[in-house]
Amino acid sequence: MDAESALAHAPAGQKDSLRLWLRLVTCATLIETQIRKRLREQFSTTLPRFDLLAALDRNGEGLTLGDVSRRMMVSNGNVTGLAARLEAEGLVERRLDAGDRRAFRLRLTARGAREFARQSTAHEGWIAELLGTLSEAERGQLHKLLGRAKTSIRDRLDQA
Amino acid sequence: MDAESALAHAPAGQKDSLRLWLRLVTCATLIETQIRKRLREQFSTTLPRFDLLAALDRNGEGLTLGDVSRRMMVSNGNVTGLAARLEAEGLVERRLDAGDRRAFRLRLTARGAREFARQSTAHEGWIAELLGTLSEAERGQLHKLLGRAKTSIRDRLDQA
DNA sequence: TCGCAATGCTTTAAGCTTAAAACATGCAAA
DNA sequence: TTTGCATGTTTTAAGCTTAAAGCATTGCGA
Repeated sequence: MDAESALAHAPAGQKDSLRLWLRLVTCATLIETQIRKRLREQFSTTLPRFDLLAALDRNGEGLTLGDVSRRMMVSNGNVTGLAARLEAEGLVERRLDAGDRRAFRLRLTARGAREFARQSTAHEGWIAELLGTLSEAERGQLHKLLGRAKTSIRDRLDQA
Repeated sequence: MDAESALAHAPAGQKDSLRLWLRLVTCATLIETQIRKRLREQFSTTLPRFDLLAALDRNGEGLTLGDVSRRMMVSNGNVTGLAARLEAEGLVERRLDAGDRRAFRLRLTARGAREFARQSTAHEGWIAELLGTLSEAERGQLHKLLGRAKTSIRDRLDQA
């Protein structure tokens, strides 16, 4: 993406932030596009499906649709459809929540867990391949700086 | 996003990269979600529309649909539909390319240029607001490291 | 000049995503 | 207990996005 030449008419002080943002998006898009492509080609699946399985894998007790929605930072309605597709494929099961009659509890099936284990291993390798070209020190610094960015953006948003 | 606790079964050496990736996505998503929300609320528009206008704004001579597709890193068919909607709204015009009868040349209309100028000014302010909580030094370093990441990911992909 | 691959664009089918509206259940205060 | 707000989920309409297939034009090598 050469969107980085996108600085049109910005007052001097703002240009830095804009440039940084464009570069951040470029990196994220480059990696994400690859991941989507490989999930499709090697596992006939999609990134949102993978992300939902990942959320459930980390929570063996199951999650409500609302839990998933918050973790994935997507809308409720989105999760409804995603979960329906995964249920139809037999990777996920919904059972009524014991304590709350409004809620469903989503869980990996045995097949879902097996399938996710395969995908997850490959996924880790892909990320390591794509980011492994950076030195360990660079990765560490990037991680630290992005951590700061993350909290300071969150603070800014909460404050509004 | 607490996807950052998503480290399941990774061999030790790969965990760093995975953690870094998850944090990168979190930052990008936090900002992007805000931008989409504000574009919708304040300008009744969407991020892809904004991005297309931005590409044209930087290229007064106009761009073919293929040019736009490459710059935005999206598929051809995507741009076809996006351009059609923007043309219907009178923000963009398509004229036949002088030299190549297969191609169209896309250009901002006067109204499109005015509209984009308004949106663009606001957009720059939003980004500065969200990233302005970092110090100038931090932004500089982040920019530098992401630059390295960008080229090294590109290299890795080209090499395949 | 013929053939043919490359390039530019569109269409299609499928899936993802959202906001908003709707409905049920839970829960707490009056 | 009744009222009413919060929470959990689904539905709908609209738009975004892609891969794949298809059509037209270009341009090059035989």
